[in-house]
Amino acid sequence: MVTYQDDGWGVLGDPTRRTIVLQLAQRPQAVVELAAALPISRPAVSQHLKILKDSGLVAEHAEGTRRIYHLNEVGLTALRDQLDAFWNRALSGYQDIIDKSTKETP
Amino acid sequence: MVTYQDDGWGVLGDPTRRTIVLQLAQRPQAVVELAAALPISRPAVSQHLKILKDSGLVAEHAEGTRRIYHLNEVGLTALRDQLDAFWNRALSGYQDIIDKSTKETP
DNA sequence: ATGAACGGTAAGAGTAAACTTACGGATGGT
DNA sequence: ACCATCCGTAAGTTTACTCTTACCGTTCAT
Repeated sequence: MVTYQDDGWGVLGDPTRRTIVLQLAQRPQAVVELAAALPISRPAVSQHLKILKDSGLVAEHAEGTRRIYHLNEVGLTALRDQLDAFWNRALSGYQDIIDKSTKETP
Repeated sequence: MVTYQDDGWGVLGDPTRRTIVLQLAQRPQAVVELAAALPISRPAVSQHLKILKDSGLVAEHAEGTRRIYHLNEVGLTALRDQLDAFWNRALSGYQDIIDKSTKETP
């Protein structure tokens, strides 16, 4: 009863789309490259990319006949903030661990 | 092709389950109470609770005929850590904002 | 100009998730 | 003992997501 458009969770609920995001985190890539790294057809990748683009998580630009997709920082951080808001509410009873993200990545 | 059992995202991908978690964050509640606050039938709530319980996000204990559900801190933080791992990888190109969670909740 | 590579979209099939109603078991009160 | 409340599960329906194949437009090279 709730399309993934309605909330941010659903967009990344699909493991293929998460894989695409992680792929693009390494470097911007064309559709053909993404499809080669995935076990699904190229049109299926295009459909996932459309969803990711519509939700503002990725963007693309043309390079010849290729469309180079890359992450959209604004959309990604916005979604992460949205999820953080959920976690803060969900874990409000356990205040201690909310700040566990003081990870100074050594 | 991926049941929500396979990963943590799917479990909270359903907005009803997120609402249940937020409800339980306020206080432990019986099934009947949760169902009263939701637009779906009581059995549907039971089914969601089963999924949440199987994934370790909630637990319950009996009180007379009632089953009082409450959050499971261990499972919740484990899932949040899992999501954090994704975000760290996805946003690794934007190191600055990864530590934005230095929020000392004023 | 012709052909090839790239990619978006339409149409349709298959599958899984989420809901409902119906039923049965367990506990507690009278 | 009997009835009411609470709740889990089974069965079945509906919805919507994901995928595939097929087709078409665009861009570049020869």
